[in-house]
Amino acid sequence: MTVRVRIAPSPTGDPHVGTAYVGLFNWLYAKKHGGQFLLRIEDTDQVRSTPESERSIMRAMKWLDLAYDEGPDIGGPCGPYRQSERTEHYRKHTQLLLDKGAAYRCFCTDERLGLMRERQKAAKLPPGYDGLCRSLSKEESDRRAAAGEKFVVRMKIDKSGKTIVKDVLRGDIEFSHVEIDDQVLMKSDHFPTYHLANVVDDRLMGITHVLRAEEWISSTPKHVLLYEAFGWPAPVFCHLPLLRNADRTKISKRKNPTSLDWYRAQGYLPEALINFLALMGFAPAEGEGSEIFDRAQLMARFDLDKISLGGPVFDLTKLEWLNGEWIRRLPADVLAERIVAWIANDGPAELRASAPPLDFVKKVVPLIQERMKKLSEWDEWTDYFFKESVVLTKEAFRRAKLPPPQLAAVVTACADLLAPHGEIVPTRDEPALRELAGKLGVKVGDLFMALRVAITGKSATPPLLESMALLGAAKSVARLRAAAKFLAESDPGEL
RNA sequence: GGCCCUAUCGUCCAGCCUGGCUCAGGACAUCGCCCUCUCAAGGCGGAAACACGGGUUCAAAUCCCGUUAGGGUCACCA
Repeated sequence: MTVRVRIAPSPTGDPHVGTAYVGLFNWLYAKKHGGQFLLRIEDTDQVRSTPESERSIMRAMKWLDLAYDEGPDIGGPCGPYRQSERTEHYRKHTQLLLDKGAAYRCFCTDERLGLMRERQKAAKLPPGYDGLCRSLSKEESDRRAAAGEKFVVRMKIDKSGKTIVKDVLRGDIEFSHVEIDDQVLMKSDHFPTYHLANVVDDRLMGITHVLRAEEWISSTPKHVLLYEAFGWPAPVFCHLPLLRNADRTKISKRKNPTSLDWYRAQGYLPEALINFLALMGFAPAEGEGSEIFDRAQLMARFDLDKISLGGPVFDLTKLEWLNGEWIRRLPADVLAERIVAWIANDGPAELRASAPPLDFVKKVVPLIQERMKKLSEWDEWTDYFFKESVVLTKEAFRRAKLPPPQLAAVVTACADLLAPHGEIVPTRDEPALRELAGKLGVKVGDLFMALRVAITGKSATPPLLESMALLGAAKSVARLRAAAKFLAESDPGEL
């Protein structure tokens, strides 16, 4: 039997990091076993589903390279892959359940249901449908439906039994039927609920393994009962732990960035996000060595029983580190291309408007590659290359630890030394500047700090001489002169 | 609250199934040192955990029970 798994997001907002997490494990499992990975859009909530959300989900899956074998945009043998286009299947299967007596129409109004819940709450009874419409005769049910009365279809649960859910990671989980509500299967708009659509589609699409989030565990007995009612074998269930906020609640928008679009806009590499998500679930390394893994390595090491069950706290700090690792591992030219593409597609508007040319980015990349943790840091590391002049502050010069008049003299001396050259040559000019520091009686570090601030406006930058070389001798010298002027006009007592 | 799931350093993960080799290993973060024109990167080192209580056993992080804690779920949302 070939493995068929799926990811079934509902298109009701930004593409969620949890979708990527569950998607990754499904993808790994499918590919490891030579099976298929499908994307099914669960848009049965007519109020909240949007086409934009669906598009952004598919775009995010492509960004992460979690390629699906079948899906709404590429089709496949079990289509359509959008539940809103499969209503005939659900209608037919609901009728089947009705005919078998495994489900019944419920004509209760929202008002009555609301009242019922209030009373249950007041009486401290477990909430759930009270079963009023269970006893309706077939004749009455048919008559009222035919008369156009609004109804939903509910699952008829035999309250005396119990159902065992077999979970790959947790073993048998037992649920007594008294805890299982007569779940709505078909809403009054004749769209199915998740429970029905999910079971029918998984069956019709030949899904063999359901790897989904842990939050589904408590509704799984309903699904198992549905498979039984239809007379179908149930797929293998495997519930994945939920990603958590720092306070250990289920990961949420308010407490964590959850949108995959945000990660892309921040300049995280898809390779790094995937690597990170994998690390949240299992340990590919068996304890030793590197934690950097590409797709092929993950696939080779992945297995369902290696998934750890504790809900992992989503730790952005570690993701940043991993992203830096991946950035450093990229060939310099590739990084340059990624940066240019990121600016063009995801960069802030101002940056897009004055996007640097690829060949210049390629020259800058060697200076920043090991410093950069995210592509979005491009601008803060390199802005001084693109400005006509740099903003100088006394605050920035303070790290050179010399009074302004002396600083001015040092900067001027450096400018004089470099001015005759048409270009800056680090191997020649750096030793010359060191020697100059000795002659002037200042520390080498202080001299370079003074230059650094004069050239870039800040005290933490990529390598100085290389930066000046790229900037060009003329601009460099001009900035030194400007700095000397600024310093000469500063309060002489200022440290 | 009922039901269900989970429980090793601040965080992620290993060890647990097949008890002893573990006064528990790796990674991120953190602290210190080295390297160094800054910032990084890199190297070296430090601090840091088996939730608690009972069993079982010659021996338990590892097996069993309970407690506690955290989480999920109880919709005509998925």
